[in-house]
Amino acid sequence: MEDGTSKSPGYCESTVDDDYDVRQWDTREDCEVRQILDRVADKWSLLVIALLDCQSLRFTQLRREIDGVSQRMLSVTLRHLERDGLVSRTVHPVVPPRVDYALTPLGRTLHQTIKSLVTWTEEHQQEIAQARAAYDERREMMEA
Amino acid sequence: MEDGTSKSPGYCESTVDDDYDVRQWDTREDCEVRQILDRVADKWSLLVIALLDCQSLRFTQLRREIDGVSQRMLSVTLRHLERDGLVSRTVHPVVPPRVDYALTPLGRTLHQTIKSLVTWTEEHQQEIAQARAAYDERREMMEA
DNA sequence: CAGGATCCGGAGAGATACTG
DNA sequence: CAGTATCTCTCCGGATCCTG
Repeated sequence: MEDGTSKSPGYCESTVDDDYDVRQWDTREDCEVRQILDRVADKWSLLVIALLDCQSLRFTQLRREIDGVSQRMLSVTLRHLERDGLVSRTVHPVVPPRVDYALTPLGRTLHQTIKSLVTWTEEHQQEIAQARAAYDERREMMEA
Repeated sequence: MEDGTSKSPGYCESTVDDDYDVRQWDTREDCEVRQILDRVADKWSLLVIALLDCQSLRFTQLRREIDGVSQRMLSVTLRHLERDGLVSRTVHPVVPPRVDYALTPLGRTLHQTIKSLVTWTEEHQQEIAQARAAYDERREMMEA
């Protein structure tokens, strides 16, 4: 792959020159990090990972818990997560069929981060709601 | 939070009953948290926030740094972030016009989390690439 | 330089029907 | 139950043109 060579630690200056390289990591569209970020930051992926804490869930359970997800999108999302090695899929050879989804060890390391994102959202939803209201009000003032 | 190793805190059972409430937070589609999560976990928002560390950047700088973003999407994304009180927009009344974007205090608290998401991605891209390769190979075996 | 307004094509998402 | 397959259609996002 590519070498993520040493990124200079002193990246933290404010309002740099136009030519200065403000990038702190590889931001190229086709780079590995961006690809993974897009997958990981996906709307449904996020919810699935957040929900599959240490519990394992069945397809229908997931579907029921994640309000608004279509069966197709859940299916697609789970396959992506499985491919990325974040979620394991266990088929029980019984009838009726039973499939359990759970986080892999790798997925569990990501879960921490995802969870803190959810936590952040919960903790700051008031502030954001206020900011939105303020913004909208300001805009309405402009109109008139 | 919880650590991945000792799994026993209250809500943490595997393969719960069908009727058991596995939700750990409000997952309704129209709830505040979901709304914010969708916004915050947005592809471009993530990159903007990650890039606007402690530095402030101009529109064109952002556009140049974030490979692949169209001017429209950057504009839309910035307006959303501004509305949510995560990014501040400073217009300098000079000619040619100059507008600086920076994280607000609120945005800076989110930046920590976003950054750890990026860091996670950087640290685990090898594993994910391997998982993908393994998955694809397995699938090819099935085909034949 | 910063970004609003418009048009438009294609991927993503929903609905439905079918299978192991 | 746990999906796949197909078809349709919406709307996201890119390209382009234009203004303050």
